[in-house]
Amino acid sequence: MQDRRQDIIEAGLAILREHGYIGFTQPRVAAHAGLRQSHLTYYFPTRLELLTAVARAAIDRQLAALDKVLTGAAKEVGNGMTKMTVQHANTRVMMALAQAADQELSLQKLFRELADGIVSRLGGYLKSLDAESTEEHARLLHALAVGLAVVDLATARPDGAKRNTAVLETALRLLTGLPDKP
Amino acid sequence: MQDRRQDIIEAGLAILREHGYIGFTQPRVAAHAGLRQSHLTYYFPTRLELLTAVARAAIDRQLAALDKVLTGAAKEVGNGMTKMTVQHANTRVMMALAQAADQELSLQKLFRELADGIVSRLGGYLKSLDAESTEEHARLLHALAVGLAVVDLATARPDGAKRNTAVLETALRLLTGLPDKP
DNA sequence: GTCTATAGATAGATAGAC
DNA sequence: GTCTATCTATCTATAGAC
Repeated sequence: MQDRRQDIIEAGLAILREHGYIGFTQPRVAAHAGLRQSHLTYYFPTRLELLTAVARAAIDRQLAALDKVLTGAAKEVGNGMTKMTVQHANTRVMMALAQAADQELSLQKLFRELADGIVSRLGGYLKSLDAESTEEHARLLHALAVGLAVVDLATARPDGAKRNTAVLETALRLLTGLPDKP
Repeated sequence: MQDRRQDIIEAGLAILREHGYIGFTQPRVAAHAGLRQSHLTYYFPTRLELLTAVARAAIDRQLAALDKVLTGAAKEVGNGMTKMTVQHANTRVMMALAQAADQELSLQKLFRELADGIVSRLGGYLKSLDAESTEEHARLLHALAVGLAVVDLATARPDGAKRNTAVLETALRLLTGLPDKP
């Protein structure tokens, strides 16, 4: 059984990844899912309902991706975080959620879930490295990753990954009390 | 003499501040400037030309605002930076620039100017506090401020300013080698 | 229940009036 | 040079066909 609703949500995610929030239109999503816009509205009567469903899927995946990075080899965590900050497709989706949250109260609630989930996970990670870890440290790391991602998206520098790695390593060193340094 | 071009740019900034990038349409900007869309296109034939002019103005003002914050009383710098991260109108403009840069190469170039200008200023500020200050430190502070602003916009927490202040103070303490702490 | 034709609103750009 | 009527494309939503 082909779940059309799921297909549409996948299509919505694909559009956000490629074109960002401004490209998120019903005709485009419908075309990507292989149906007409007037058919899409049968499954999602309004644009907001579609956007909400897509946002929920995006949040689930973002948290799952972060879990995967943080449970990997300790040495690879910084590397994994860098990768998340330079995947422009992912950044486009996250920026779309942020903008949508700025406009729609219902999506703002979803975005808070996302932010809280990320901070909670980062806090747990920091605690596993360093006993003295406050919530400010986790929020710092979260905001830093967000900022790095946004700036990298907008500047698109060829050495973006290298730059972000350098900053993230500096931050992790400062946050954990200056451990490993070549 | 009323400079219509300047009026239009001001209107464009106002629209970005209130509605963000998605609200940036020629009819809306024209209405805000008190003229018709078809008249606006006389001064700015295409949407991109209008957006470019508005972006340049936004960048100039952002850098000027940062200069004002960084040249103020040393004790007030953290406070001033917090304010910049919780002014949603300002964040909407910056996010609009980031998205536009992601789509248009010409705007990407402008965004790099902005980012470089900010990092340069923050580097100078850090150097005035702490001799040992690398470019990574300045980029860290920049990305952190960007991330804090985006997250605050999307979550709109009542205690957003307090939260951002706590994180920024933590970061400044770590970056400058743990000085003033109550 | 599934799907489509169509309406109504708004976007961006151009030819041309004054 | 300044300004506007108008065209075309695209968006969201609804009524209704199968």
